[in-house]
Amino acid sequence: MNIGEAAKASGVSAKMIRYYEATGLIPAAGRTGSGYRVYSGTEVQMLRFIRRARDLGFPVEKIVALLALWRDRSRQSADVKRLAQEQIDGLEKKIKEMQAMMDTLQHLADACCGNDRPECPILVDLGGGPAAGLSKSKSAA
Amino acid sequence: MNIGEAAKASGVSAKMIRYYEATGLIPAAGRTGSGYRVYSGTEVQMLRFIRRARDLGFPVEKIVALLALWRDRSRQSADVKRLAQEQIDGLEKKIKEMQAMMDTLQHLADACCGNDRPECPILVDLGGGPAAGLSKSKSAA
DNA sequence: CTTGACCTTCCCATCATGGGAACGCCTACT
DNA sequence: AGTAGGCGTTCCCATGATGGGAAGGTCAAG
Repeated sequence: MNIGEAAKASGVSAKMIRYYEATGLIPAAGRTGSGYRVYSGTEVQMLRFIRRARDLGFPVEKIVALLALWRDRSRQSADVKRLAQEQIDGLEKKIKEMQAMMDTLQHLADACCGNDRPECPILVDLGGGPAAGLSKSKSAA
Repeated sequence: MNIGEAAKASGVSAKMIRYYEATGLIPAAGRTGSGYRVYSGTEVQMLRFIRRARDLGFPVEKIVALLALWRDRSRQSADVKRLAQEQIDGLEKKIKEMQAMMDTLQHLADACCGNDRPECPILVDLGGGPAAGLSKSKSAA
């Protein structure tokens, strides 16, 4: 199987397959006499694993560990679960951050008339915001 | 005011101030005879605007537009509101994506014993997952 | 034997940010 | 006045995962 076929079968682009190989996430594929990479079903399965893990937001660095556990038949499921929980915690943190941004923005947008007048609470917030303190306290030049 | 002081006063690192100048987000600062950048209160205010907008997740590209509206005294608040709404929509989309990832992961993690045994539904999902179809259908070599 | 689709490597860009080197400047203290 | 160390400058590199594209080799079908 060529890299293009492996890409279609795995859902990972040929570009990324080469990248994963270059960075050591996957072992170097075999080559034909003319230099073409060759893939077997096993390797496609590994690529699909990677793809799925990426879809769940795992960074490649963590996928290294996941792949190691996947291959290790004497693994302990606790190790897998811990990695998953770390990922869940990281996602939750980012979601909360973004939710806070969104809430603030929604609040500001709700207060903005959104008409042809220049007055805008959004710009007021951005410009003079909550962290003022540079106007008269110190010499500003 | 030197760049270091402007950085402290605005919450934007000196590194980023130079970057914003290089990319044209902010106009080039004045210079002393020896080449040091000089900042006034007005410029610090602009930097704080940028900082605040970044904290709300706006990409620098959008901040260009926000700054333009901020400076434009004949702006229409509808334009500001539209930018904010786009940002809200983008955040909402990303939050939903991450929430979906998190839900899936939580589901899998809940099903994993997390003990010293190798069996693990998380790895089963990643490895054989929902998109099977390479086992017997086509010649895999 | 040609054509077109595929492969190879290499370089560049993203987006915002930090690290660090090499070197110059400014201030305060001795 | 000299010097130390703290700050400034520019330039290069790295991140993380991905895509784009150029230049050139290969393969299979007509």
